[in-house]
Amino acid sequence: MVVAAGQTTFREVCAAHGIAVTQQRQVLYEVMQGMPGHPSPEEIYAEVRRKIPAISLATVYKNIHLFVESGVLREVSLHHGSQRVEMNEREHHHLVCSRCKAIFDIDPEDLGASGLLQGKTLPGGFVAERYSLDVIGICSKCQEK
Amino acid sequence: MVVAAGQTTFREVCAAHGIAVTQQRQVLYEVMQGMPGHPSPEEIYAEVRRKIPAISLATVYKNIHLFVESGVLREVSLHHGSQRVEMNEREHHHLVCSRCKAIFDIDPEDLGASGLLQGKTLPGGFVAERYSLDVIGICSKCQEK
DNA sequence: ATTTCTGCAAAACCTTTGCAAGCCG
DNA sequence: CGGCTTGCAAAGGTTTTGCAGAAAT
Repeated sequence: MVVAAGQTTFREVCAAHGIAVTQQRQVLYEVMQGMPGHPSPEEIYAEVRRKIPAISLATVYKNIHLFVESGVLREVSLHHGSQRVEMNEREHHHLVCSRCKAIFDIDPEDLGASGLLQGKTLPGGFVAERYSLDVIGICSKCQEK
Repeated sequence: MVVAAGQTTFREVCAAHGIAVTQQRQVLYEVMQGMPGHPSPEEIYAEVRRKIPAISLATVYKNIHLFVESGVLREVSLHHGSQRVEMNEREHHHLVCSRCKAIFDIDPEDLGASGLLQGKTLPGGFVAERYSLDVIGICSKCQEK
């Protein structure tokens, strides 16, 4: 019954987004549903291979892109292409454009996010050093296009 | 007087972190202070080359690492090494370990961050789709070491 | 004098692309 | 069938590494 429910959902997802149903996509989708964390393409590949040994890594990448564009998956981090650093000492947050990957700084007050996390105890013995709030959206330049 | 102030600060920074002062590091530091955004290593390299044409990209990378470890620079995103995706539909945030890069999910209520950004108008005509709050720190496993 | 750093070149990733063969609708 | 998808192999981009010579303390 779990399998039947999963299949139905996946065909619905494909129909809703106008993408074709293939063996590979179906298995990819099911495998990812069983991976609760934040897997990398390689980790997904390794898992999918257990069901489709002949699948190619390129196919995994192509379909991850497709799923992200369709909204089936979300990217945990948007700027994985290359490292970005900053010297800005002032506390601030980021507006990140999901199209062009541009990053704009924004003050906490402009977000209504001042004083966040002060004196919070975190689960699992995690010790916080700082936090970073990214607002993901579309910048004005990309909206024009 | 700007130059003198910069040199003093940089020597102080090096002394404070116990790292050696070199030509390359000094110029790197000054150049980055003049780059307000979120530059990539390549962008920093291009800029530094204008002052030290013979500098190597490897040196830029090595010193960016050193500066990040020393706290002179901050990484804008911690998981740029490889893409990470998630299927988790539930609204949640992330605890990210700066040592081992592990990511843990956490509920907004556990952070006191529910209802953030609701009905906010952002500057520059930026249209928000979603937001992502990363708490950066050290996980319990890495604390043990 | 010793330790650390630099520059070079090669290697090690991670991701994308082009293309012929195959599958979906 | 016609178009989209797959697998392969090659290429592209980013980052790391090993090492000999140079610089720093």
